[in-house]
Amino acid sequence: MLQLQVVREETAKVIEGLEKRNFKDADAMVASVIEKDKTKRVLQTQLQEEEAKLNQESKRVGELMKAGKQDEATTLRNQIAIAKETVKENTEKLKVLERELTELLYKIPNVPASTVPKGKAADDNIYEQAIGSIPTLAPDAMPHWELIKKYDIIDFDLGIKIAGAGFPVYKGKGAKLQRALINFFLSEGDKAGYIEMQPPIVVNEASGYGTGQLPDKEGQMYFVNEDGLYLIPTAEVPITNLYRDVMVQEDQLPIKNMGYTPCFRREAGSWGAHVRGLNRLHQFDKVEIVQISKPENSYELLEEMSKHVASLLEKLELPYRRLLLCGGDMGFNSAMTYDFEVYSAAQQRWLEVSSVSNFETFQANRLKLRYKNKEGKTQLLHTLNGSALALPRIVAAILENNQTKEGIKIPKVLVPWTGFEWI
RNA sequence: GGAGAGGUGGGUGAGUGGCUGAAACCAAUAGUUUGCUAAACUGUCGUAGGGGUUAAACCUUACCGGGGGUUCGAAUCCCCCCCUCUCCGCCA
Repeated sequence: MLQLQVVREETAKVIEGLEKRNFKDADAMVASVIEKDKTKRVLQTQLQEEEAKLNQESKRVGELMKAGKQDEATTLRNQIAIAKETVKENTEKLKVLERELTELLYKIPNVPASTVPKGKAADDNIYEQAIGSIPTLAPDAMPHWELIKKYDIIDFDLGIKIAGAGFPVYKGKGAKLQRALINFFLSEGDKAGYIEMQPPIVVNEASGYGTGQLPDKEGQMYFVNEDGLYLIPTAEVPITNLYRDVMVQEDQLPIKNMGYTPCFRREAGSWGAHVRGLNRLHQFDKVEIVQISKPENSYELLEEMSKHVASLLEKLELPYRRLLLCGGDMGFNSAMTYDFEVYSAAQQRWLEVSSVSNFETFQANRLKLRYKNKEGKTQLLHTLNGSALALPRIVAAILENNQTKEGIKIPKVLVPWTGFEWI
């Protein structure tokens, strides 16, 4: 959620930023926030004066009683009773205004960083030079959904039987490959200084609001009605929420956490032609990296995280490219996002495997995640996160790109973790 | 699932109707002393708002888990809810 103060004081900049992400009615939306805020403040000032008077008079009643002036005290008490009615009414009005104001703010996405390009959709993203060589496959090369059948390593039908579409069962070497990737990613993260966390994979409502999945993406999360819990769509949610309502000591910054979790996504309405096999699932595994930083160096850390992701892809010997998302393609909460895509040679498609974002204070504002700076002033921190990495599409690319007549060759870095070189 | 205890500032923790936005201690911070480090001493120090100021000063409101209520006045009394802990039961 944007800070009200920022909307109020840097209105033009906010509108300009929102237009960059093609947010419709940016102008009107911001205008209504400002107007409502103004109305609220007028009422608030008035109410506070009334309350101040009331407080004084109450004190006076006590003094009069102590002095034994019962009659005066009673008269004053009756006066107070009348004034209280107005205060009560205005308190109600103020509450309504505050609620409306928050609801408006919830609907406004983050303001993109100045370097984020304007744009509507994927075409307007800035694609950087691809790194790594795209393999030339034999004419009879198979897409991964055929390979997994041929080698019997992932079974979609079994998943359908016990859960439903989008819940694959990994078998034998398929399961071991999953475990190897998770271990590899965690071990690399560890070397890069990230503290591993194993959080719950369900979260409460407050956590959903904290990182901004709620109310924006209500229908995209699985919900356990009985207990009011959401299955996490990403480890970002529990890990970032570890720091909800926290006042961080300055010398602990930046905080670097990571976690492996399964991720659950309903993907309501997004099932289509391009989602065969592992391309889109309801449940998948991911290692997520999270950083919490002082405002002044969050963009440095974004680059650092991006480099970490790139190094993983290079070690896995997968051809990839980085892109800077344009305003229109960025997530609701983000101020700047890099996506990483891997080339999956049999599908001849680029697949998104990581998204690294700086949220600036957008999440911290809701989370009340702050620190005291050197001047002793309390300040919101910046939150960042990135996938490092999401497994299924990595698996798809490894299977497709490394297929040979002899079988599928496992990337060298993974062999210590898989215990085998070929599938 | 049953019974009990409890939720107070960055932390520990005192506080049962007005003198309490809250003792004390710790942490933090500024300074004094000491050759350095350490220690000691002194000062400052909750959060979010509103008004006000060039900026301060200053004035003011709300907040002691959340929501209602009683009262002229509530951290303190009453009701509901949430959460945590302990014991019993069940159990990986």
